[in-house]
Amino acid sequence: MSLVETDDVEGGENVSLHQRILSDIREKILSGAWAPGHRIPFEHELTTQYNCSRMTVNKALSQLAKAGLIERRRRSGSFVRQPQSQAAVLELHDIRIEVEALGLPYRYERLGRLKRRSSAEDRALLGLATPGPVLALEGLHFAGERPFALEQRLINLSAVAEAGEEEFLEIAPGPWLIGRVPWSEAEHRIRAMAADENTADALDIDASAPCLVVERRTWSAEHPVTHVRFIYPAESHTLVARFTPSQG
Amino acid sequence: MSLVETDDVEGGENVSLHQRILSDIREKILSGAWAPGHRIPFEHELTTQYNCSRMTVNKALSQLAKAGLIERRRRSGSFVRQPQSQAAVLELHDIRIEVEALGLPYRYERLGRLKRRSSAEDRALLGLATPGPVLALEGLHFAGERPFALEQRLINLSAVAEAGEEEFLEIAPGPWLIGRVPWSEAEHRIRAMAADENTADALDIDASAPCLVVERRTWSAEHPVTHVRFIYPAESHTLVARFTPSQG
DNA sequence: ATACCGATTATGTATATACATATTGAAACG
DNA sequence: CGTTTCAATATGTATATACATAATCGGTAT
Repeated sequence: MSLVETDDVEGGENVSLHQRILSDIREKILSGAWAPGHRIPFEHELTTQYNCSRMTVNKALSQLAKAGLIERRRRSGSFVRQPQSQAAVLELHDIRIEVEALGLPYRYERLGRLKRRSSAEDRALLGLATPGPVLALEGLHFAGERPFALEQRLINLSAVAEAGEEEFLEIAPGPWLIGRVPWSEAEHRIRAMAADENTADALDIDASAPCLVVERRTWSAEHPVTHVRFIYPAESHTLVARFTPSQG
Repeated sequence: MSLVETDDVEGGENVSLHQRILSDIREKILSGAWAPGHRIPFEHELTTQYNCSRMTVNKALSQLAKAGLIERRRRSGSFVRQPQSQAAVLELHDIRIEVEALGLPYRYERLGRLKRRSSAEDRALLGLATPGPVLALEGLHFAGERPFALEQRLINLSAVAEAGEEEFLEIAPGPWLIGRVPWSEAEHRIRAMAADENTADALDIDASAPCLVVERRTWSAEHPVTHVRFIYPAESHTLVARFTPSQG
């Protein structure tokens, strides 16, 4: 995998059939038109739909399978996978799983919730060009009795209107969003900082203690969805990322 | 891409020809037997070598090309690429490039160099099972006059013997290694910490100021190559990683 | 020498075909 | 009624073939 990479499929005309099938299906999945679990047309159906041979369709589907977008089952067909290839990335930040892996009880608690018209700062964080409604959330993830991470989140309500109806009192917005919004791209920023007063207070650590900050922006089909900032006390947290340059 | 993933090719017997060709060639490249620039056999040669059709060979080579291990040129053949697809990952930590991107002059300065038999701690960091010679290096990366990052590195001399002859007085070991050792896997650990005395002194910051620590372990064909720890002052550095869930 | 042009060559893409393999669903059987 | 068997089905892998495309090499003409 590579951390910085551009999509090599352009929407042009002179693309190969192979590429066209690939991007068509990928678009359907990422847009949500084909939800997880949905059965993709059989190879022979796509064969007639695209008026091409089975080999061509097969190559495209095999590639999608290798990329983890779909799962192929003999005799049954091909199915859109749960967004879990993505979870492999996101599990870094599915805090419930991290906490439970430590054998500690997990709990989420909302600290604040505010629906507002996006400020200039909100738009900068989300990458929005024009003003619109956003939902600002602050919450605390607990491992047992101890605060484990502080979460500060913005949700673009123009992209995810239903989020405006949610209270997020005890369910964390992260899992809620993952279940509803298929994402196509995410950007992480990782840095260290000294805890400010608000943070130190929430996490119950000393002021100016070192913290690890992970910020993530997520897009779905070009539209900004959410910006989230996780703040971890330094002692409690190490990110681990394992890379293989290429996967056969 | 996924952050945590296992190689799906086992060394077993009942693998498809496709997989066998793939892993054969990949092994040749990663082991260094075929250096960057080396022309790999033409499709029709592999066809006779593996006694299979051109399509099968072509599929395997196309996949290697997409993975970035080789480059294919019409009429000329297929060539092992410089390890640069990997640079897309590593550029996160090619500090020279980061510094020069800021428009500042870059300089590396060695602080210490020690050849020794690996201690238990060395082996833990490198992931080595048995004792052997290692090279321990400490150095400082400068952006202009200011220290930019402190580097603490171990090199497994059993894997990279030539490194023992290098002084690394003004050239950083990172680029030196990348040019010589093709790597097959890397693991990053990222965390925040308060500067200890040695670090604060080297980086010219306050003791207990927050720092971002990036540790990387690298393997080449199952053999540990190097362990490196970069320590950045919090103000100077943010890691950015951009993910796309799958690449067509 | 230099510029142009065409033949050659290796890869790029697609087809039709064949058989293997895993899984399902239903029929046959105890 | 439960179990076994078998045929149908969708995918997995491989082949032989065909033509397209890009790059290179040589020869020819300027």
